[in-house]
Amino acid sequence: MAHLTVLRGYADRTDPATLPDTIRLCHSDFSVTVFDKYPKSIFHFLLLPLIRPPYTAQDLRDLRTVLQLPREQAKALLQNMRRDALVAKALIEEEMLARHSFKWDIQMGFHAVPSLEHIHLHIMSTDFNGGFIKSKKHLNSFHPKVGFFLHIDDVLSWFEPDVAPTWFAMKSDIDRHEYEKLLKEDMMCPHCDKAIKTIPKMKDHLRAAWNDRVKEESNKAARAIAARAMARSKRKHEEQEAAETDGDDAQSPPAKRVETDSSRAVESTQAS
DNA sequence: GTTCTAGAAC
DNA sequence: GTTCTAGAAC
Repeated sequence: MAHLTVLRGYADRTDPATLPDTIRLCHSDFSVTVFDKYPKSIFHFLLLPLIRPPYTAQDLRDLRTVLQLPREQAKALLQNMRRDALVAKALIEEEMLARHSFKWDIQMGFHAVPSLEHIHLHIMSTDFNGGFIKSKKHLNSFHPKVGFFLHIDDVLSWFEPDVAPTWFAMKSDIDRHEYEKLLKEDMMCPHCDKAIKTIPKMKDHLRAAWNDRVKEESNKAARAIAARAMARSKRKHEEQEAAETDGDDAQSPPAKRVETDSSRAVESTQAS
């Protein structure tokens, strides 16, 4: 069962900078962000708070233990995780532009019932084309609307006094069994809500949706290039006309006259 | 017959 | 978390 604590090994490094680039995306004094070993989307990372005072390894075991901490400590930890996640998100967006020339949505959140020890915030693009969705459980656990994936902003909202559910309610109440039921619900496409029965069909559907998106973005880019070229040539034409009208008032536009004359000449030659 | 899931084992 | 595989589903 040692592999279920692999994340803790990353989080208790004295210096996370020593983790190789194949494992680590980025880090701060507070956290380290690592590649998910089995990515469920094209971009999929885990942000881990480092084991540093005032937090112990046990405090950071999972979201449930974090919510048992004194309210302000728990809130600060989650806020810091969110802050560092936004840095990682910006890096991912840079990479999206470099590799695909467009950006798409990134979701950040926790599994309500995690399988690996040490609290980890998933930071993932929402294409679900990472190659490692192999079961209904996988899809439902990351689906943005099923309820098992707890978005970081929703979790932070539990700390606000007039938003339900409140932190006090949630603290005692992350009910493992209720959440696990969600993983067994019928699968729905995260993009279009279509019900899809089997994993192979879901994977085909998600792949097609991604290919459509890539095509759409490439068309959009082509249209933008064409529109810019059109605007440029229009501007050039207008500049030319302006130069012709106020530049030489004495002469008529020379180009036009020559053109007209020569075409008339051609016409007359052809006519006779 | 093949495809696919779901639960046990790791 | 994944892998493996028996037997359900098609």
